[in-house]
Amino acid sequence: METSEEPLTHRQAEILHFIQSHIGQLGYPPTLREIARKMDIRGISAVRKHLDALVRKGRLIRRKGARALDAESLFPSTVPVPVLGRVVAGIPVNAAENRLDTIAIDPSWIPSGPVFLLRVKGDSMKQAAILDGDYVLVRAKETAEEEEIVVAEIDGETTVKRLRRKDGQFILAPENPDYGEIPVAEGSAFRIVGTVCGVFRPALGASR
Amino acid sequence: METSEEPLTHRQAEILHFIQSHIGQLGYPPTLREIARKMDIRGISAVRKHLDALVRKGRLIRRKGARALDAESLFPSTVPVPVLGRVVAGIPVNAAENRLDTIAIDPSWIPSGPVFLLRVKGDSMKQAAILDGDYVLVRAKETAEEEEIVVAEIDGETTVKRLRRKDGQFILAPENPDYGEIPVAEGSAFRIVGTVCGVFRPALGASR
DNA sequence: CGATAAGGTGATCATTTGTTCATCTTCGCG
DNA sequence: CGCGAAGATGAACAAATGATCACCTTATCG
Repeated sequence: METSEEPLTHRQAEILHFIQSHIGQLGYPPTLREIARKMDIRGISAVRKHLDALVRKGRLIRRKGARALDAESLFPSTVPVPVLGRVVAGIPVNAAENRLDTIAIDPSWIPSGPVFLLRVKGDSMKQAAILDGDYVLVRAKETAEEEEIVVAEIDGETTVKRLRRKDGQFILAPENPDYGEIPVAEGSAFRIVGTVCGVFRPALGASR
Repeated sequence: METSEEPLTHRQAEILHFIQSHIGQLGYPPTLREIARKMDIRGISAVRKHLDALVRKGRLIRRKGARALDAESLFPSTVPVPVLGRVVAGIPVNAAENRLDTIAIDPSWIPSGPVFLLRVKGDSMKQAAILDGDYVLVRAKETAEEEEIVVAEIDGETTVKRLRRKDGQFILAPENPDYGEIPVAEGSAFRIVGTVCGVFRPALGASR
């Protein structure tokens, strides 16, 4: 599902790089004349043609107005992921008002599709190397495979557990002998919120 | 060492927020008139005063030219952290050439001082919830306290272990009964590279 | 009461900025 | 050879943009 990467000429790559580095250093894109200056181009229309080519090749977005160049949003250097709440307490995942915070995460660490972060409370998943206070990266979806670690809502409570089948019915299994399995009874209000696809523990040790 | 946070008025905060969100959505800052439109201000000079106030309070950088606003570089939304190598193999930490990759990490997840990421090989720290393939966030420093999880170099090998004192000498203790302690002998080449202050496991489960 | 700061209106003006058009060179390709 | 693409030059021009000035309102503070 990748965008076809049309190859850039050497000059186009140079100009795109200058635009990106200008944004990175100053916080806003350069004007056509600023590009011309740095590229040792006397005329401004040559720059325009290069920008047109970059737009045509999908590497740049141009809008009306001065400095209206966008080279970042095509290939975001970071993805803002919402922190939706703490597990255990019931979380209305779709309610944007419940958003506690937003954390920037590198795109290479994020799977495709809608994701969010949850703060884990308790150590029921200790054996799976998920500790109290960890952030879990959750891919939001309504289904899951057996043996996957899921975020599920059961009887108004939301927990992180491993989804398992036992004696013909689903159970939510902790990864800690001190905790008991949670059977998914027939009549119970049960819903899979998503699958855990990442674990982040940013504050190991004491001092910050 | 924090910059003194001069408080913003409600209106100034609104305008700063609009500028930031404009940059986030379109990739470049708005013009004075675009700000005026969104804020329901008829004149442009009122906007200018607000920008002057934001600059004075250190929340914005302005330069000459259209859209020359920089609201990002004051408070970076992301910190590039180098991935320096895999543990176990000897890692010349100071050699920038050894940089495998760079990952963007949210500043709220990063302690002060120089940090880098290492990819963990093996499961000798399993009980400490650090698994094979995890990235550990390491604060580079030459000293550590007892009971801290450290990255240390001993006899040319680099490992992640818990620093402990036993029988009057330091040992590098694994968190897995299948592995043995590593005594730090008197004559051995031993060096603390840093302390582990974060664990990241981005690829839990199968599909990416 | 007067001073001051925050917020706003309205208009003028020089500059900057992007657009457009004509013309040129070089290079590879059929 | 002719053709087109990439790259560049130069100039004219309309629109957009920020700077600046004068003046207004509403609070707050001493």
